[in-house]
Amino acid sequence: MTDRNRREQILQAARALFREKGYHATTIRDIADEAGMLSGSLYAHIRTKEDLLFEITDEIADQFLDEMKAVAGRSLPPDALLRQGLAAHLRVVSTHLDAASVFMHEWRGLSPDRRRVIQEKRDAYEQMWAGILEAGAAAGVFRREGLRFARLVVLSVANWSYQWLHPGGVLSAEQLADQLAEVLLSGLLVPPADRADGTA
Amino acid sequence: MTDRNRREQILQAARALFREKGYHATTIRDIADEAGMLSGSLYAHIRTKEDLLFEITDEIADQFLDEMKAVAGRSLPPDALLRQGLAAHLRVVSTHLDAASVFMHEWRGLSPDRRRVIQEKRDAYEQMWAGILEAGAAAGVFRREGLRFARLVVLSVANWSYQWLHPGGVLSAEQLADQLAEVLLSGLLVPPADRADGTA
DNA sequence: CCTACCGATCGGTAGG
DNA sequence: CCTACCGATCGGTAGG
Repeated sequence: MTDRNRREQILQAARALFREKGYHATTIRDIADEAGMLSGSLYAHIRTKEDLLFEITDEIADQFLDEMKAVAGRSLPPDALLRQGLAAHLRVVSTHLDAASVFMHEWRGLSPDRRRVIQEKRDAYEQMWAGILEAGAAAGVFRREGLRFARLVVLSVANWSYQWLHPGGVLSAEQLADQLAEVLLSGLLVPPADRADGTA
Repeated sequence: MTDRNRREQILQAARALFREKGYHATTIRDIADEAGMLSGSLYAHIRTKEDLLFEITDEIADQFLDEMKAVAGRSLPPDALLRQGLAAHLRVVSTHLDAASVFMHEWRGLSPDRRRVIQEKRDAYEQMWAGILEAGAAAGVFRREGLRFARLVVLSVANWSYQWLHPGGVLSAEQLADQLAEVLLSGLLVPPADRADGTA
């Protein structure tokens, strides 16, 4: 097995363990065990435990950014961008559930410097969402009032998804995104004109 | 100072530290420091570190449940229940931000038995939300299709709020709830009939 | 990648 | 609530 493969194996073990037990509750011996070696041997492949955490979070942050950049670059109506942005997010989460959970949960374990790197990528990601919503409002498709709160709602749905998403589910990320986008776009209320009792 | 007060002081230190650094990264010495004593002395007041975590999470779980029970007991239109449920949730989070963050983040540190206790309360809480949405659909006020996803969206907004809510903010929990409920109820889209360009 | 180990720190206790 | 401490375990290293 190549060094690169071995390292990826270690990373994979760390992702699963950091997600399951948390970064601080996971020991270097847990990771070595899972990778089939002794704890001392791990240091032929890594420098520190924190390096593993950084590599995991930085890599998935880039994936979120790359996917969202691809979506934002399409010239599509705002509601289609919302659907596709949500689908992209859910796709990344469901195909990298361990890493996504670690990204959302364990960044506090990073040193201040590295935490800042991750925070900047997170900010950039949120700004791309803000851009999609702003463009929708500019086009007259999304409501202007409450746009700030709309952003909060969309980001909540995206950021919370790692908590309930199961990669083995019946619905695909795209199908889930469509359903969630429908709720976000149209709201919970039955339009007054359609109500059975005729109230408006 | 009474024993009860001293204990509450210790709990308060633990809440803040568990939120800031996480349960496993917080040492018994950190907590003792913050409470103004030595680590050994802490054990005159507590049995184990995990007891602190359980007490913190169990107490805030009860607060969420109590507040939501009070809301669900009111006979009000479904949309008003949604607003008030959201307001109740945000009020608990903003007045107990440390505990709410620990509740959302640190339950993995609990033993299986105690984790189950917390999980059950969390399930009960989610069921109360499901009840509010179901009643709204039964009354013909909320859309039937996608109700499952509407629940997911509402819970995402509620459960993610500890990440952005600042107790010192300009808007009250009630004002924030009103704005968020507006987005949830009416959606992001400008109604077709109202569009500037007349498209529908 | 293993053997053998290190200093530091952990949660917790005994005796006062 | 302090002094003084315990065994266990932590992340990491030296030498092969």
